[in-house]
This record gives sequence, C-alpha cells and structure tokens, in this order.
Amino acid sequence: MDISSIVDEVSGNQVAIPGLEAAPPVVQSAVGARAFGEENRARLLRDYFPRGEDVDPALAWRDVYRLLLWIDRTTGLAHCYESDKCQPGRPWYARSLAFHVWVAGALGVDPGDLDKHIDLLFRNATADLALAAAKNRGRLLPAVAEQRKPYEGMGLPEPGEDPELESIITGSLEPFLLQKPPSELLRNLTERIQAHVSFENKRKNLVGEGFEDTVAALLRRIPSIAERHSIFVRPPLHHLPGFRTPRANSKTRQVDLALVDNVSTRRTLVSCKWSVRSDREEQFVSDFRDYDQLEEAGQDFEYVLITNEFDPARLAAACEVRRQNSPLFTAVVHVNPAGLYAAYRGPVPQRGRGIARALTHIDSGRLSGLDSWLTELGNR
DNA sequence: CTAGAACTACACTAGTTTCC
DNA sequence: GGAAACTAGTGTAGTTCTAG
Repeated sequence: MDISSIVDEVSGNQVAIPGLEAAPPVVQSAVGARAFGEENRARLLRDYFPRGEDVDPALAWRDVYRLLLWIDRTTGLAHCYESDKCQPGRPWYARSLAFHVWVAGALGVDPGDLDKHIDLLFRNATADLALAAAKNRGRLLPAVAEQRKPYEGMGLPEPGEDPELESIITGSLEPFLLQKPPSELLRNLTERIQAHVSFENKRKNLVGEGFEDTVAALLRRIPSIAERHSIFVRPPLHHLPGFRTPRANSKTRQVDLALVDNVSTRRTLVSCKWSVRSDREEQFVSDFRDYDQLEEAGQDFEYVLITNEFDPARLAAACEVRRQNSPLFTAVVHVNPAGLYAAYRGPVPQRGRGIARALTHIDSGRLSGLDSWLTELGNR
C-alpha cells in the first residue's frame, strides 16, 4: 500500500514530505557526573534550539516530539502506550501503527526513518552517560581487584557473567558456529546486551523533568509569551506572588511549571505529565488542595495539565475531574490532539466508550492542543 | 456469554537531591 | 563521600465493566 495515502488521510493539515528534513546529528560532548541532571538537560536544550530563533506556537509540538518522543523497541514504532498492550495483534498495535505513520508525516520524514529524528534528549544524554560510565569503570577497577583478592582461585563468577543469556546465544547460533566462542568474548557480548537493555530503563528518569524543561524552553522562545510572563520551572510555591511560605514543619510545595503575567499578575500553575496513571489522578486533586491552601492573596489561579497521554479514558477523566463545583483543570492540553485522532480513528475503525468520550472533549475544545494553548497565551 | 476495555493497585528501576 | 529520601514514569497482574 502507498504510505502517503494513509498519511494524507490521517495527518490533517500537516503536509507530509518524506525525506525532506535531514536527521539532526547526535553529538557527544564533555559532561559532568549527572548526565540526566538539570544542568546537562539545560545544555542539551540550548544546543537543540537554534540560537536567537523564535518558536512558532503552532509548531512547538514538533520540538516536543523531536526531543522526547521515542521508539518502542519491542514494536519498532513510536511510543504512544504501554508496550504490553502494543504488541502485534493487540488493539494498541493498530493505533501505534497509525500514530507512527501520522507523526512521521507530520514531521515530514519517512516512517522508516522516524527513529533518527526523535528522542534527541535521551539519545544525547545517554551518550553522555556512557562517557561518564566509561570514565568511572576504570576508576573502580583497582577496588574490584582488591575486593576479589581474598577469594582468588575459588572460581567465583566474573561480574557481568550471565550463563543463561550465554546459553541462549550459543544455543541459537550453534548450527553456524565452528567452535564455542571464547568465554571472554561471550561475557563481553552479554554485558553489552545487558547494557543495551538497561539503557531503556533509564528513560523514565529523563522524561519527567525533561518534559517540564522542554515546555519551559518553548515558552521562553515564544516572544508574545515570554515578554509578558515570568516563567518558573519547579519553583517552590512561595516564590510565586500571592503564595505564602508553608508553616515551619510542613514541606515546601513545588509545582512543575508556573507562569506569572507581569501585567495582570495572573498566575498559571502547570502540571506537566508525559503520561498519567489512574493512581496519580488522585494526586492532581490533593496537589491542588495544597496549592489552594497556600494561596493568601485571595485571588484565583489557573491550573493547567499538559500531557502526552494517549489512553482515552485517562484523558477524559482529566477533563472531567472536578473540585467543589468547577473543573479542577482550567485547561487540559495534549501535545497534539491530531495524534490522538490518528491513533483512535486510523485506517481501522475503533470502538470503545473511552475513545468516544475523549473525542467529545477534543471536539468541544475542552481537551486542547499545545498549539492553541500557546497561541491563546500569547494573545492575552 | 465473552472478549476486550477500563480500572485499580502495587512493584520496579534508576535517576537526583539532601543530609550527615 | 555515601546513605537515605524522594521522584519520575513504566510494568504488570488481577478485577470489574461493557459492547456486541
């Protein structure tokens, strides 16, 4: 089937021009001990954005996906949902396919090349991490020798040894092997495989605050917003006007992101969550209650959720959750609802009550996109 | 009635930050 | 310098609900 026809169908107003954009290089550079730390993330973001260039609110979502979206290794497709539910044959595989094709088209790249154009933050950070790890390994070698010394000659396993994995490798390759590979080589191979797998587990440590940093970086590069607002990343609440310091023995409260309008002093507290779990929906309400209790100016403040969640039920729940007699969130913002459309509608008809609920919220504007939220913010 | 969707709850990994 | 505390998002399993 011709891919471009699907792209046209599901990508809405985004024009797909496969191969148009050159893949940005993954660069390695010197870094301190914390590859995923705030400082290194800030540096990676500075490197990513062209110096002195403004961000177009309508296209900001592209930067979010280029920086943060990743390929699920088990399916080879852009990640939009838990990997177990995305396995071939299961319902979310169809949605992942549709989303993958949509996002490639919307970014103007070939679906087969998408991996080279996204996940820049993590790929650069892990390159830095690998560098730091290589440095550390050599440093610890003398200590390792010292620790193992008393047990010399007892045939203790070497670090990194994984007999089961080794037997899988040798077992499946046996018909093609003239001889058993040297154990040194096998251990090296298993270590590399383990490192490869464990890299993926580190992603969650970057996505959380990395998403907050990315949104802040975008806000700062949109002149109509930046000129009018003070932008705070993970500020203690009492650093914002109109919020008091917590009592001596209670913890200081932080919020993911905050915007304060310099003219009207309107305050917007933002919760940035790449994805949402139902057991953390509770947290939205209790967070808000805490914020509300620290408010001392007697003024309303906005509470906004920015997310890339794809589960329709969770999105609908976020749109519908209430406190007292009004919606909890002033706005619920998805990185790009067109991606949701692509996944839910796709070439294969979708069923399910959650999807219908989520689509209602998109159509009504209750669930908005980063583009319209940023544009509206700039036009105030 | 049944398969799949939705929900719930907890486990897990691996990072940063804080405190001594 | 290192342990403990904290935080993030994801994995996963069991249960309940619901559309066809």
